[in-house]
Amino acid sequence: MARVKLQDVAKLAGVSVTTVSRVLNNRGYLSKQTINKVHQAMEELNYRPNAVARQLYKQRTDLVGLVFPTVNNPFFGQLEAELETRLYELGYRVVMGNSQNNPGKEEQYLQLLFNGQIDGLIVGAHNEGIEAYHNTNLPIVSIERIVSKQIPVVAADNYQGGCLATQRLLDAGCQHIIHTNYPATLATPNQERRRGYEELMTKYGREKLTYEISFDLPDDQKAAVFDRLFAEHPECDGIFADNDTNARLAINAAQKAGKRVPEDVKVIGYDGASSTRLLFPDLTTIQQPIPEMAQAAVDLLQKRLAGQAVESVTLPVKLIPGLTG
Amino acid sequence: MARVKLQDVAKLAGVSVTTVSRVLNNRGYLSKQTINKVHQAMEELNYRPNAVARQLYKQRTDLVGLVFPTVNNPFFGQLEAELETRLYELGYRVVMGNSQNNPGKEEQYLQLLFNGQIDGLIVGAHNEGIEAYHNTNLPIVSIERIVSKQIPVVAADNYQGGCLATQRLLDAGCQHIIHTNYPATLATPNQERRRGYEELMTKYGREKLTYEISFDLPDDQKAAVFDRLFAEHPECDGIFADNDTNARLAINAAQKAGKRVPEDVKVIGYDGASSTRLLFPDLTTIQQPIPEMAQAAVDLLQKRLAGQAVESVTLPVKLIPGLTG
DNA sequence: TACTTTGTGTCAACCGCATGACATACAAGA
DNA sequence: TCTTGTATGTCATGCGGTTGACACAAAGTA
Repeated sequence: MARVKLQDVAKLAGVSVTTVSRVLNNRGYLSKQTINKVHQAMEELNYRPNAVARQLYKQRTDLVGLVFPTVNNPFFGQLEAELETRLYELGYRVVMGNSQNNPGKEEQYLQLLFNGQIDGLIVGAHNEGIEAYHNTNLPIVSIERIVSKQIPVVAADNYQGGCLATQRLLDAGCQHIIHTNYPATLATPNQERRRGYEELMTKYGREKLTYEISFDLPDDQKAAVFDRLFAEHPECDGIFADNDTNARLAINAAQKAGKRVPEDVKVIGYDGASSTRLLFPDLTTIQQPIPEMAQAAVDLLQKRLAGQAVESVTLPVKLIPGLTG
Repeated sequence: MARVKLQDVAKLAGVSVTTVSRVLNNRGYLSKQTINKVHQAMEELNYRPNAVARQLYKQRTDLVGLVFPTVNNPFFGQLEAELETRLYELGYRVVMGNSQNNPGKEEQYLQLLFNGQIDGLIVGAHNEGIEAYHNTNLPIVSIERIVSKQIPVVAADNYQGGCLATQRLLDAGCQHIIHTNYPATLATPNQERRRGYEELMTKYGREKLTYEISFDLPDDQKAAVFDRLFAEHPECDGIFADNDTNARLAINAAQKAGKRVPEDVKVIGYDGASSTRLLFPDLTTIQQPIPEMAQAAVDLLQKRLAGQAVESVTLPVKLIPGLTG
């Protein structure tokens, strides 16, 4: 059973292929009668226009790639869901790529763009030194990652977030606040959180200390970092974690070390994704405006696809008070 | 700057288009010299073969659709991440569709299959009455959902899960155990959990009661159901929730109603996804073997794509003891 | 009547690549 | 010398749909 094609429809309807195509694309002059005949024939044959053939001619696939470390994470999960919803409504379908633990993968997804297999790309992955990004006018938008000068970034106000969290811990009387973040070598707006933290610590005359935890580490190794943290710094009475799952690990480690949260150690997380809020509502955290970030990224991508110049966007964050810090 | 195509490469390399195609696809006889010439020309022009043109000829896109309610959920997030990882290694890219709160969407994604835009589909969405599923030999696999007789299902052993959870609550001395599940009208293997619960309750001479909670409900409305539950049944001392987020909501509602967990009410959840375990490690839950389920689904889909007949698969679940029940 | 609008057909080219058929040329081996 | 293998080229066709150019006829309008 070979695929039904335009020809078959045309033959059954007793019209020319061109006419069927006209009906399909609503071009030129058409009588109600032929329109009906054609529709009837399409129905009878259960005709579906071949999308790939159309894509070849149109030079667009209406597919957008999303490349993030992993969708199995409250923040990226929510972000990608929000992105998909919005892109769907604009007529785009979404190709999902999880680049975590596979350095080549991000570049592979980038190739889809050069292949013509996708029209645009939204990236939040953080593999460094991918040459192909350094091209002007690529229809790419990044979220919370700096990939190249030519690519606009959507970010929440990380500096503000760093200040909010640190200030709250200071106000609560914490003397020895430790921060966790990505390795400083990684170019991400995330580092601004660290800057906020460090500036405030300096201003208050406190010693600043950041433990670096790579995002791609397996959970048990991340947990080990926190165990080490409390072993090396038993005086620590405040933790500003760079994301909510790390905050959770910090709390686990603190309790394991015989400390009460928040009495002995206060912990503040980061992200405030919906499923984290649901599962761990007591966590004090800095919430990123995930729906707005998704919207901004989609807006930028649309403009980019239309060939317009765009600027990076920064959105405000919000402190959500909880019981942990 | 029009796209570089085969012709351009051929011209620069001083060979015929056919020869370039031969190099690209490694067909026929080729001298090292021409291979080098061609590669050099491709490099110089930064040539990328057009994927869509290839797809049109090959009649395949190496794209697989994933349609689930939402990726913004610990269970589906992990599942889709596992699926993507495995499919990627087989050379497939993944199109993600979140069908929650949009009944037409699932069918739209199904159309991609008939369009020729994707080669196969893995579905876990639960919109009912989609005609197009009732077609034989479609390259579709479903996970934890019954969509039609012809489509193989990958499921965890829900009956076993229902029994494990109920038995644990009974053993702990609970007298009034309430279960939550999807509406009974929804055809999903999920209903087997209910069967396990009900059979055991009957066997022990207890009254069985299931509160029906649609998955698509917003969280606050789900929470309201649990508030109602404790209002209507203050005697309730055990909850077997059909997923972990509902378990969390049950715990919240219980505490709001002045009950201690687990002293007054014991709560057991379902799913045991990795991020849930991380954020809420104290929750007692029935864990589904998500990686194995993903693997099974991919295996089935591969066979299906190869035109082989396949059988549904059921995998065992595991009780993870925690502090809540 | 002459002109315009409407409705449909034919034909060809194109989107970019793959491939089969066939021809040609040169080398090595029987 | 005749075959066989190696190395390319030309040509045409197909994948399925879109589009422009052009022709032609019928109906409406000036």
